[in-house]
Amino acid sequence: MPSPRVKRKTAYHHGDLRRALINAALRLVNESGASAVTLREVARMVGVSHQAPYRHFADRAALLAAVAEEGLRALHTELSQAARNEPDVLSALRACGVTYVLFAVAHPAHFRVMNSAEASASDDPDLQAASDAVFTLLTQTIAEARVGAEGEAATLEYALAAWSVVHGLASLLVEGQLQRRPYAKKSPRELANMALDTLRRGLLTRA
Amino acid sequence: MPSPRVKRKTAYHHGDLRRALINAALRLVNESGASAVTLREVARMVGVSHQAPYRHFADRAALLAAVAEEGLRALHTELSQAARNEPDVLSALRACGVTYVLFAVAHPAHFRVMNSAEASASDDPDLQAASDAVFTLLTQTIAEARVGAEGEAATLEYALAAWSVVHGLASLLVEGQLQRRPYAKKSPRELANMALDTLRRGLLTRA
DNA sequence: GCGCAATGTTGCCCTCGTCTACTTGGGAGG
DNA sequence: CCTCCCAAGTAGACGAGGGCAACATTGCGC
Repeated sequence: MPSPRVKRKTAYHHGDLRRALINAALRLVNESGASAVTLREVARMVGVSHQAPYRHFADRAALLAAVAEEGLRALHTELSQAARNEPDVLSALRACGVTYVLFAVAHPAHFRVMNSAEASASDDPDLQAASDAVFTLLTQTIAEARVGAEGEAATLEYALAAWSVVHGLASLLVEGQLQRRPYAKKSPRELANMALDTLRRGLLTRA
Repeated sequence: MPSPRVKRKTAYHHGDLRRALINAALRLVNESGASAVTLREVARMVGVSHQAPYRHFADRAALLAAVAEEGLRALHTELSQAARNEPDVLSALRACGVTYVLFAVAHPAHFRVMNSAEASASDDPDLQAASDAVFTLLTQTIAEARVGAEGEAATLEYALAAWSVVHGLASLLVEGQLQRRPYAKKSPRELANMALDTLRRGLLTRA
C-alpha cells in the first residue's frame, strides 16, 4: 500500500507526472543534447499524450528551466562535497574549481542548458535560487580562503576572476574548442589544475 | 554595366546567393538570435524559394557554421587592430583581452554561434582556419608579452589561463549570469580589466 | 547553336510547439 | 454514500520549419 503522498498510477492521473517528465528530459539531455528535448518526445517516453506536459510546464523553455535547476542543484552538491573533503581552505578552493570543470565535462549538454540565456532569462524563482546558491558557495569559499585579508570588494574581484577561469575552461572543453589544440593531450583535471595554478601565481610573475 | 565578377540578377540565378544568404543570416542572428536563423526565413529575406539555400548549404548547421566563420574573422580583425594600437606588448595583451570581452557583449548571439559545439564539430576547413587564426593570434601575443622568459610550454599554460578568463567572463556576461549579481553595476570593460588585473597579479598575492 | 550541369522552383511529408475543445476521475461537501 | 467540480489528461487542428524528390531555367563550354 503506497504512502499517502505517492498517488496511484491509474490510466489517467499519472501521480507525479512533473517529476517523470523532468527525468525523461534529463535522460534526453544527457544522451542527445538539449535540442533533443522535445515536449512530444518527453511525453512519449513517459507514456502520456502530447499535451499532458502543458499541465506542468508553460512551454518548452519552462521544462528546460527545470532541467537547468536540477543541474545547478547537482553542481552545488558536488561542489560542497568537494570542499568538505579537503583539509584546508586553500585546497578546498582548488577542489571547487576542479570539480566545476569536471562536472561540465561529465555532463556537457546539461552544463550547456544550465548556462543558456533562455534559462537565466526565465524568472523562475526556483532556478534563480539554485543559481544563487552556487554563486554564494563560490564567494564564501573564496572569502574563507583569504581569511583576514582585504575587504568584501577584493573578495568579489577574486571571485570574478576565479569564476571566469573555471567557467571559461569548462565552456572551452564542453564546446570542443580545445580539441584540435596543443591542450588536447591533457586531461580536463590536468588542464583545470594548470589554469588554476596560473591564476594563483599570476600571469606575469617570473618563476 | 556590372563588373564581370558581379553577375546580373535575373529571375533565376541570383548571382551570389551564398553571400546574400549569409548576410541575411547574420542580420537574423544579431537581431533575433540563432534560433531565428531558419533556412526558410533566410530564403524569404533574399527572395528565393525555400529550397534554394540547399544548393549552397548542406543543412541549417552548415549555414550557422558560415555565420560562425564570419564572426571569427571579425573577431580576429578587431583583436589584431586592438593589439596594433598599443604602444607596448603588455598593454597589447591586455587590449586583446578587453576586446575579446567587448566583442562578445556587442554581438552576443553571434558570439554564441561562434562557440557552439555544432559549429566546431563541423569539419568545415574554412571555419577551422578562422578559429585557428584567432588562437594563433592569442598565443603569439602571449609569447611576445613574455619575451625571453620561459619556453613554449609555459606560454601555452599562460595562454590557457588567459583564454579561459576572457572567454569565461564573456560567456557569463553574454548569458546574463552576472545580471543579478554584485557585478551588474560595472561595465563590461571595467569587469574585463578587473579580471585581467587579478589574473596578472595572482589570486592569493597579498597587495 | 546545343546540351549539360549548376542553380532555382514547386510540392510533399514528417515533426514540433502550441491553441481549443472535450473527457475522466478522485476528493470535498452535503 | 452520493454528487458535482476541478485538476489532470486527451484528441485534433493549425502553422512553421527541415529536408527529400521531381521538375524548370539558364548560361557556359563545346
